[in-house]
Amino acid sequence: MTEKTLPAPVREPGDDALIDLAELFKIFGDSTRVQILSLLLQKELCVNDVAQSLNMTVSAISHQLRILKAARLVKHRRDGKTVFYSLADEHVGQILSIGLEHVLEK
Amino acid sequence: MTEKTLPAPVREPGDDALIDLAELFKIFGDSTRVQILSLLLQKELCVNDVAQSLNMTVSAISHQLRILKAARLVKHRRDGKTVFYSLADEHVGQILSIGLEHVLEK
DNA sequence: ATAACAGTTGAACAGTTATTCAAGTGTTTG
DNA sequence: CAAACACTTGAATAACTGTTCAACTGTTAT
Repeated sequence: MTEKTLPAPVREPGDDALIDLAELFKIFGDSTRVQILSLLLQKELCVNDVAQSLNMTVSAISHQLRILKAARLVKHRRDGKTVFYSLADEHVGQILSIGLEHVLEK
Repeated sequence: MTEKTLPAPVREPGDDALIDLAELFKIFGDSTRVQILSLLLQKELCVNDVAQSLNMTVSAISHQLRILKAARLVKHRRDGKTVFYSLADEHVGQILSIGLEHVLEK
């Protein structure tokens, strides 16, 4: 009896999924955004805190947070005048650490 | 003797590591390159095969393969006239699949 | 109401980047 | 050696992107 093996054992992602994937990585492909995500990995922060931590203008950070928000990587909540941002997804940390593993190896 | 405990329980990546990390993700942040890597995930391929699979010119693919090679994500071997490319690292597949997990969810 | 604070937004600029095109290298075949 | 094949490379162009600056929205305090 010929044991029929799986025709496609590795699931091939469709073209559209790969394009979405590239869009996702594009978000991570900027040092400002990666630094922001790395900060938010520790705790939620307001825009001003992030800006000071990275020595950048509030405006620049706000622009980047908008991109991260649109990509559903961060969420925000308002408390009075200040807006706090935090990671939207536990995948963010996973993606960062698997990437770091590659960067730091050898 | 005062046993010095770790000052930061969560290992914070240095700024330089985060910049390298962003550089890595920048490589993945292009649909052509992601598609190439996804193809090479199945088996090694020559430049012409990749170009035909993606309906792109050999030159365009060669340019991208050079970038992937510089990032140590692919390696190449020559057999006669043809050059075969394959993934350089098992991390590549891990990065792609953890990203896909996020893209395909919900 | 007015001022002050915390962020957001849009336009503009500089810098980066992916593809194309043309010319080049290296290898094999006649 | 010449031609053909497989690919690489450099320059050029078009499109995209991150930061800045100025103006704006929203919230709180006086």
